[in-house]
Amino acid sequence: MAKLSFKEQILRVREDAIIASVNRLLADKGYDLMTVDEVAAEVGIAKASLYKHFPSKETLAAAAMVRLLQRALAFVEQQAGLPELSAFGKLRAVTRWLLEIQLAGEMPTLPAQNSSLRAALMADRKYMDALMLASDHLGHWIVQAQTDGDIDPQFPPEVVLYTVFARACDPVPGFLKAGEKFSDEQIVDWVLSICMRGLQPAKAQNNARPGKTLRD
Amino acid sequence: MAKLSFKEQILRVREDAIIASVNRLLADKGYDLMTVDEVAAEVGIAKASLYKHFPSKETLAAAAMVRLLQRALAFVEQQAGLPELSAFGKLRAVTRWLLEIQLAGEMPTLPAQNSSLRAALMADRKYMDALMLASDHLGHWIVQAQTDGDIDPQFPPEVVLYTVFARACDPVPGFLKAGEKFSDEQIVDWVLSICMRGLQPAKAQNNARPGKTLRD
DNA sequence: GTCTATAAGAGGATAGAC
DNA sequence: GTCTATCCTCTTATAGAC
Repeated sequence: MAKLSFKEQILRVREDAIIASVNRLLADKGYDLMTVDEVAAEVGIAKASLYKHFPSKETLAAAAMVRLLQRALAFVEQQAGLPELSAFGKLRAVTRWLLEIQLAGEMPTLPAQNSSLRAALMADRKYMDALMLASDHLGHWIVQAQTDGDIDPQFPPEVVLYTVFARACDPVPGFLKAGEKFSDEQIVDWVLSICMRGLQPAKAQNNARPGKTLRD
Repeated sequence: MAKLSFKEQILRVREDAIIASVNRLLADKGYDLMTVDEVAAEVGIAKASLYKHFPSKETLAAAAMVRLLQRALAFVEQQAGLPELSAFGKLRAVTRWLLEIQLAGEMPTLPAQNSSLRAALMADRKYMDALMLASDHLGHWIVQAQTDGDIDPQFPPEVVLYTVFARACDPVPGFLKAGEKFSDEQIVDWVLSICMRGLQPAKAQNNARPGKTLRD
């Protein structure tokens, strides 16, 4: 029994290494340009061995997405445990997290069109569960922020949610980083500022809510 | 002479048809998933014939991008001829145009990572010329809008320019359209509103320009 | 310039020995 | 589970007849 558990540990470590490589390559080149040969080479094992762990390129990508979503969910739930932070502040923190992950080159990106891949993801329990949980949190914060007067109530929560999610694949940070004129922190601040400001009510941006002061 | 010109016309019409198909397919599936076979099939000619017109898949994509950029430049220059419209209004019009083109499925998209493809584009005079001209116009409007108090001067013009450009590949409109809950006009209005509002100064959003008082 | 047919090669996936 | 060697499909690109 101990031997089995040990083997399982080794297996787990190796698969973590694989997923990390896939994550990096997905962030770097995207799904279509990432080849299984590259993954195998980077991990340092033969391609056939790789296929013993993950039966297809799609499951490989799905595993990376699951890992990302679980990281995201962990962050979201951490924010949920901060009662002194406003709903808007939590949304801002999550948006910032997405931008930081992306700018750090850790954001795996999948083609929006590949429906076969999307089907594989939708069939993955762990992926969908994490996605649902995270979306639920964000959805509640959005509604709360709207009643707080921090987000314009004219926008359907769906629109706000997608706007936040879209920061994960916003090309602006990458362009600015490629220009080598600004620091990563500066870039994140600007893009985050533009994004959040766009969601706020038009006429009464900095009005304090009854009790809470000094946000932003 | 007349015969040659006639032949040239036919050639031109055929190549326009090819580029239109490429444009549609690029908008639909993206560069990597678009195959030359598909293009040939959609145009209704053999693949070998296609290669007589365009020597590679890359030049095919480049031609579609040139066409798009020239359409964009035409729109930009049309806006430039409207003296009664503010610089901010022109930027808004261009941003709206990008969103409409994208939502209409006419926005060809290239992978941001494929450097070989990017090199081919950078080597194309017509592409670069149109890009430069359009960027110049937008750049001037951005600076003007900042002195007008319509765009927050804390943002470098570069940041504003990329934020506008990025609407061309914003995934939010597509997500909302897929939900089938909102009209295209409604979607464009929301996304445009969020984008432009994000660029405006934080504290004095709806102040008319001529005499700006209102807090700061 | 258009076609049919095919080369050339990349890349996902597998066979079978160890 | 790991390896080497291979299969097979898809895709870009070209040859050569008309």
